[in-house]
Amino acid sequence: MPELPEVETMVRGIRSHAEGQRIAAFEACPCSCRPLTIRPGLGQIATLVAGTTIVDVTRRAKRVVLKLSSGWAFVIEPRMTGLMLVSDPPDEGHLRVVWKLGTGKRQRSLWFWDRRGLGTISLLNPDQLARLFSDADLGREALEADAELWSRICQATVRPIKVLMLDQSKIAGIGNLYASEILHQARVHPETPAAELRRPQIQRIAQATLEILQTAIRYEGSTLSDGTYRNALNQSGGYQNAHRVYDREGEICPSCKKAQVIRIVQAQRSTFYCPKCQKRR
DNA sequence: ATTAATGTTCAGAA
DNA sequence: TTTCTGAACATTAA
Repeated sequence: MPELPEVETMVRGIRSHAEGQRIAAFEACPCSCRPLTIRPGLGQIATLVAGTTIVDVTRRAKRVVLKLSSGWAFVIEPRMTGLMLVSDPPDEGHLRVVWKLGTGKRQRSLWFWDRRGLGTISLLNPDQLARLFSDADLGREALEADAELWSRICQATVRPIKVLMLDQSKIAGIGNLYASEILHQARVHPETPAAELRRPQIQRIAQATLEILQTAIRYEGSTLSDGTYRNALNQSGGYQNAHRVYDREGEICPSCKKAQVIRIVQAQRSTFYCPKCQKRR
């Protein structure tokens, strides 16, 4: 689940807890899970970061970034089920790694918990870190994309707009859930070839992206029915109650109050939309 | 009891 | 070059 709003919520939830803290240790948790992808190896990272300080907690797309006093940085990708926690986890069995922070009497910990274990943790050198924040691999942050940029990107491809929105190299931060919600608010059919979109539709997509993501951040993200996503204090998000189409197949569209929400599959992912509010063209 | 589905990313193939 | 497919893993629902 963690898309931009959920990762932003993680960052805000751990910031005051981690910023300015010295890293006393970086260790694997004693869980029986298969090992997580950690680059370079966990032991090597532990040596490299011991004694450095976390100077900045920030976000790039769907990744959490812990900048260190050495100029290096941890980059945490929660992927499907990863969480950054500052207190009790949903369960002990899926705790993966711990940062032991502080000195002397003032000790505290920061954890990465991941049920499915698809998440990754990397330690980047300053060059790699600069690349992460450039446009080399990831596109512009979704919250900084204006209609001009959307227009340029849409013109360049015949892929359906919903599929394009998930391409992190074009616009970064939108995931499967928010793509459906954004297109519903923008009244754009998810299967419309991107290059066929006209100016008013593109402007509505740009505007809806900002509104939906900002509102979702205010609600601290979406906790779906499986309950996996939690904030840094292991509390549920609140935006799931505001979803208008996502995971609401068969329900009456809350906008037109007439048509039923439809589920289709695009690029092997579920898309939800209202056939009355979101016409092709 | 199998099969499908679930958010994300990436390698490799078309 | 761009676009598509399947795999990584754990868990739940049908």
